Amino acid sequence: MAKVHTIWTVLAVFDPADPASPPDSRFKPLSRDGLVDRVANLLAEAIMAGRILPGARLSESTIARDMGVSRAPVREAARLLESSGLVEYRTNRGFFVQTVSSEALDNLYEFRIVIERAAIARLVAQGAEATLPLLHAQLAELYRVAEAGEDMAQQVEADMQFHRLICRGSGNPRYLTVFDQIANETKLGLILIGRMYDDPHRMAETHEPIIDAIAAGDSDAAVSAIDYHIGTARTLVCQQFRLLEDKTAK
Amino acid sequence: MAKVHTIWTVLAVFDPADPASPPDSRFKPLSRDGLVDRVANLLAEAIMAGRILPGARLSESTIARDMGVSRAPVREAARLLESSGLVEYRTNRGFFVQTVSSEALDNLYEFRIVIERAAIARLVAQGAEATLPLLHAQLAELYRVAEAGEDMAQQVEADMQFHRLICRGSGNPRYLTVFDQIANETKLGLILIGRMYDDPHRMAETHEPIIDAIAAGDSDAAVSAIDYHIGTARTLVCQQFRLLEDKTAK
DNA sequence: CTAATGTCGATTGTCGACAATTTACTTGAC
DNA sequence: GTCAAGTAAATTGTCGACAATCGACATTAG
Repeated sequence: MAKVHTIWTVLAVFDPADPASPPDSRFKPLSRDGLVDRVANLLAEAIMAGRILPGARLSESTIARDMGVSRAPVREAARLLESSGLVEYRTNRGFFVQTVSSEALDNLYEFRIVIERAAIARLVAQGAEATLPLLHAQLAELYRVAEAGEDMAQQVEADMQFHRLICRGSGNPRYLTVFDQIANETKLGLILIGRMYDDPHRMAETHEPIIDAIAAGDSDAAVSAIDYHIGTARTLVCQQFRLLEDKTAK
Repeated sequence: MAKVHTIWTVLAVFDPADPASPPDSRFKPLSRDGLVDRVANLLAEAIMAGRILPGARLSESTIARDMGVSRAPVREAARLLESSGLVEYRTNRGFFVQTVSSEALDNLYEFRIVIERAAIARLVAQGAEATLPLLHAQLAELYRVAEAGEDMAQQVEADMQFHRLICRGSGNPRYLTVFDQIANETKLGLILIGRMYDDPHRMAETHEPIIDAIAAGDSDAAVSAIDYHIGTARTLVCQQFRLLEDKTAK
């Protein structure tokens, strides 16, 4: 898989295994992304950081003026974000930040369970030697973020990266592309809640059984572990979100 | 789920359950789609019909001239198609029809098994009363297409519609959106092969066990049936495609 | 007072033109 | 003849302008 020009690739952190970047190059491969990608990046960042709230209209002219570009790249960037689930487009009405509901979140988590179960089973089946070190590193990052008391967005990002690695290591790139799509929508919901777990350290710990099962090469245990992990998150997140909905309703 | 402005919705046949169309209106709700949607539709049709082959470059200016529009809507339409997997975009180089390989097809089918297994289980679990008649109607359509000796594209379309109904009836809209994405890419491969089964009638028959299991409310049997059905198609299609690859290689 | 209808401001939809980049070709040296 | 560099043609990237459309408010009939 060469370079894929979709927004979730843009959003993803630097991927060291990307064959497009020569490992021994002494120069940073200065961004060859066009304006569209940069605009999309900026927009996505603003949305995920919660600076633009779900349901809000994205005025093309305003954004174009603020960023100092014309409307054409803004429109294309918005279309890009649409396919990543961050933005919704209504004909003759413009782009809107995707709204989230507890029901949509629940559906999202249900679907994540389905694909991550399959991904982790495949990962174990074909050997996880290459992926395991990455998972351990990401687990360390989860702890670091927890201890350092980083903000919500960073915690969510670290967690998502962990699950992303599993999909990436599955060997079937389809798991990764689909995961990246729905991950963005999940993030949107989590940002809105404002917190994921009361105890970030505890949150990091819940990833341990998953790694253990993968390391042991126990496919069934791995599936159970990820099932439990995401299932727990699902319950918690949807519960929190329903609370939020009730509060804003009254 | 109201109206979704993504290409696979545009491509899908008229959806009688769409709440946006008042049933008692005496007027056909003349298409409110913008130029972009129509261009995307035309492009997708040309690609799926095999008039533009995988790997081919989509010249913006040529398309714009042929369709009698400017390049802006063409670009946006292409971006739309990109998210549906039909087209690939390369910076400063333009849009290309997505190439398919036997490996990619195999990954696609593997993924389809994963999500359709989950979708059909959910469908049975929550009651398939509403979906069953639709499935039966679609099965009839499969037979009709087979007997009438319709062309390849129509056979593929009829088959895909059947599976689409299962995802649609699952109750979790996510199954449908993801299915629609990957369905387009699958079609691309099937068109290239030029035939799906030697015996279209036999192909229609293989859907019977799936319906039977759903009608019986037997979740496990339904999962097994869909598993076997797609698994068989996977083997056949990938085998055919590998043959095709070998032929073009030498 | 209610509910249609008309009007206006703002925003999106589309376009043609120009700038930047890539690709194909030509030229030349070895 | 092969490879390299340089140049030209074609194509994409971006822009600003104008047309089409929408939503909100004012208006008017009942």
